[in-house]
Amino acid sequence: MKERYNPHEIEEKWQRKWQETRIFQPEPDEREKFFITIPYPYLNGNLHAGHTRTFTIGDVIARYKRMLGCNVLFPMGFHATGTPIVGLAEQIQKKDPETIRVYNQLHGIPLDILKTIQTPEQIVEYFSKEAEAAMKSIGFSIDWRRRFTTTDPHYQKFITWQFNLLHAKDKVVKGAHPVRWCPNDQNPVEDHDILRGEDATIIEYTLIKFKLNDDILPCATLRPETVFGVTNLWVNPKNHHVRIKVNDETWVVSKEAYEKLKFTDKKVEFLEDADAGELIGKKVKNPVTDSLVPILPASFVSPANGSGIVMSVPAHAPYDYLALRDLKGADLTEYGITEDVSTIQLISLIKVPEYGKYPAVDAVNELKVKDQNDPKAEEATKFVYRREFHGGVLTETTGKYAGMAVSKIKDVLTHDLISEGVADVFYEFSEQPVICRCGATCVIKMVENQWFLNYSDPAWKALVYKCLEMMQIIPPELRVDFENKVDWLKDKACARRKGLGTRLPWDPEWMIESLGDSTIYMSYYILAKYLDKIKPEQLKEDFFDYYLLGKGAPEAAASKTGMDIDLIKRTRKDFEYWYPVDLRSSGKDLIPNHLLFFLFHHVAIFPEKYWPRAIAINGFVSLEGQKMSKSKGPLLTLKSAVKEYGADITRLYILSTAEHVQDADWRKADVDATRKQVERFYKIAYDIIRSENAGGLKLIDRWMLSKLQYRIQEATEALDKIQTRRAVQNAFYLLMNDIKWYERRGGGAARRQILGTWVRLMAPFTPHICEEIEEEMGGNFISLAEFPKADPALIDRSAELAEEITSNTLRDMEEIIRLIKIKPKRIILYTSASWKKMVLRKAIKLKKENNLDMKTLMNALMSDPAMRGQAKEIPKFAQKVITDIQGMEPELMNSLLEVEFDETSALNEARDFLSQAVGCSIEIYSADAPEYDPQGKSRFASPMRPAIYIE
RNA sequence: GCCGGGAUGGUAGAGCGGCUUAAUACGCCGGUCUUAAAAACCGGUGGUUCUCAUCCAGAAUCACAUGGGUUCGAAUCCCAUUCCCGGCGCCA
Repeated sequence: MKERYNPHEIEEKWQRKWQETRIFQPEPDEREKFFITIPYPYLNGNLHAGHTRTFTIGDVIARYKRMLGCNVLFPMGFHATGTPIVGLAEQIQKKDPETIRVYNQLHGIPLDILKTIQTPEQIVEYFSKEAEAAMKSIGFSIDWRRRFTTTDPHYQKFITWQFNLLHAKDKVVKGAHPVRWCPNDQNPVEDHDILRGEDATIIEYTLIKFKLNDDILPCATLRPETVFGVTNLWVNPKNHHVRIKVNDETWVVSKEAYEKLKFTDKKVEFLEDADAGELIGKKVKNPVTDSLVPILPASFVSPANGSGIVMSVPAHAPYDYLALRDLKGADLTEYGITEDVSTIQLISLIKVPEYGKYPAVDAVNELKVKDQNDPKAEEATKFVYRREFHGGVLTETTGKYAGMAVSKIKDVLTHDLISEGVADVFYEFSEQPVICRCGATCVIKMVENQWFLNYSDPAWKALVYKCLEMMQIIPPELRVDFENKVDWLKDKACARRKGLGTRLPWDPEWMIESLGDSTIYMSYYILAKYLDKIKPEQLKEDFFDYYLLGKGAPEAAASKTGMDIDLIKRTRKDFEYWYPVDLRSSGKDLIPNHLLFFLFHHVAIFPEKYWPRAIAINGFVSLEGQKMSKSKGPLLTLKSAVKEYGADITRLYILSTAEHVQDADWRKADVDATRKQVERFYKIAYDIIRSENAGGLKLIDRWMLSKLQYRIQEATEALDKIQTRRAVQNAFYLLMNDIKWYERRGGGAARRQILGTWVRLMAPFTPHICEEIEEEMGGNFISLAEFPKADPALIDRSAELAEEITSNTLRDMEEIIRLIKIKPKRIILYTSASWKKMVLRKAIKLKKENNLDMKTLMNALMSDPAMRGQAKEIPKFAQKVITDIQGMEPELMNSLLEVEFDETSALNEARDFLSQAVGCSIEIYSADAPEYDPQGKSRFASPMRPAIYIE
């Protein structure tokens, strides 16, 4: 150990030693095992501060558990399947300037190297090496023998087995799903392909088929229940309509709707143009109620929305009511309408507490909306919609649906109407238009014959709920989140046409989507260290069935695969030892996707005893308040952070700056402060190791040891809950403050003991510097040492009280000196008279009995003959004590009550220190019998607060 | 729009019914040390009003997004509003 702290030198030294001695390469043994995994990183860039946080938290837990005596398996792999790496390769090949800039400047790749990573394979190779080096440089205790990449042939066999199994269990089914589609590029568009409308989501409308003779007039709605209240349809006479063939039916829709329908899964054929005039005035049949309603003209109907034909529910839709009102007195004879439309009777179908029978009418009146072109109509619509959705209940008008909540009806009703053949589903963007980078307007296209993981299956979900119930979710508040997300999860398309990955074994035109192939790979780590002895083609179904499920006989698997039978048996034994995953620790972005799929696949494939035990979540990392971005910057790579600060400082900072799901902000000024603190830690250790160990334990040593126990307790509790910030606060910063006081007070005898414990307490967070110090103290690998346990026997409440009174007294003396602005020659301290202590104790007792008031206290005191002597002074003091106690910590109360504590001797023990601190001599007397008290100050002394007289 | 999370001092961030005029850290101010600087160490660090000044100043009052409420008592619980952040999927 050198005098000056050189992080890089120390860190390289210990990383080398760890590697040479293979202390992080566990094998099954008799100890309790702990299997921790972190989602492997995706290899389209270098590891950044976000990874640093997630992985460091994992490493701290791995190291902590190891020090608690667990056999810890902490493996790591790399994720390469999917499209982004392929996309990146294309960009690099094209020499796209933005890509070159981002990867050169943000990811720190030298230009000459960037030129050599042109293909997806080269990219994977390069970034996996960089990532491994980065993770080693920050000191993660990973077992690198188990490393793999998801594009490895061995891994593909594993995925093949998994998907065959899911297919056999009917977990993978065929279906169709809507995607954002660019008709010009003939391709689905991803977020970064979109020029405008990036926030648009796909909304599912219900299309209700009104009948006009043989034609169908479909009306798109988000509120299919309102079909029961339709009084008419709306058509905008200005719009261009067409008559088209949709499957076997003839539809009339707006021209724009026809364009959109072409991309759905329906067969669409143009027949002829249709004039709005030929529609208006006709009567159509409501397919749900069978009533006949007229088609009327309205200007608010947009051809781009839905089908361009709108059903009118004036009782519940302000626009409809307004449009109807606007027609009052209008001459509609040109459409052949002679009746007075204002006599049309509104039909109410929802009862809602805030409104009367016709909510739309109430809302229009309330907001004083003029007509259908008034912007306030939009607002009224929102109000009605929100209130009806949340508090509305369907009335008798809706027949068998009466009594149902509006918020629950949509799915049920849509489903019923579709099965009756009177409705359909129609997808629409939430925002329009959505423009592709090529300039074309995007549409929604149904991708057909798509493979899905049918996560919506209630039976499957039930197992996941059960699994969640048995799991620990950290922090616990997120449990609800997980449950909600499981509830909302729909079927997920699990195959696609392009990208890296494994082909669907039974339909090889499709590539297995990259989130689907990352669900049970934790089990693959156990096998991964044996792969050098196995050829990919040997990894047949029989092998995986035995290895992962214990199915079949190892002999059969051996003869089928040609693998060594002992090896087969061993892999299964290893699996049985290590599985399940004890903790999966991850960033919060993976909750609604990966972590959910992780659970779904585990419950589908493994028996209950192999289901995951715990998930821990952490937040993101920003840079100086700015959100990090891999593709736009700013970006801080793990490599550059370690290069600048060293591993331990980087680790300590990222762990201590935020807790759990909170986002951490990386701020240079704060990292610099952390650096100083770590340097100080090093210096304190260096000095202590070189100092003499003086004499027996004094009061201050006992105080320090006592404090230490609290810090251990807190840090342990925090680590058990994966609260790294709290753990670091206690194990490092607060303890450092204690030690500063201890040193200032001239503590010595416990120094080595304290340091020995401190180093072990800090080892999970800053392992390198701790190894270095431990080595200097003559210890072995601290990474394998035992984590400190709080020893209740070392908790010394009288020492704590002694320090409390010492520091109180010092602070008071300094305060007075400052106030009177003289240089003191002599200070006399008077500790409290003993009767005051008795008053205080009595008061505390009463307080604990919840019985503290002036009268009770006085009665109790005056009944004691010993108190009679002070009868005059007691009431005033008792009054003060009562108020003081209100704000007293229960801990201190207990100590004052239970601990025999002599203030005079405590202050005497601290006298040299106090006298040095104020720069003059100090005398200490008890107020019971002061030898010198010229101004009678001793009567001001109260317990824990000596009186002070300064000359 | 819907769902979830949040809003605390100059900053980050604890606290989540009475210890809170608000932990801890950073920043800032003052001091010790030093030839000097840095480092280190020590101390201070919301507003207003009144009283007082060698007893640790005292008291009142307003401050934890805004406005209401519950309570003997609210940063903490409830309601409403405003603003921020994330998710709303085929993207890892």
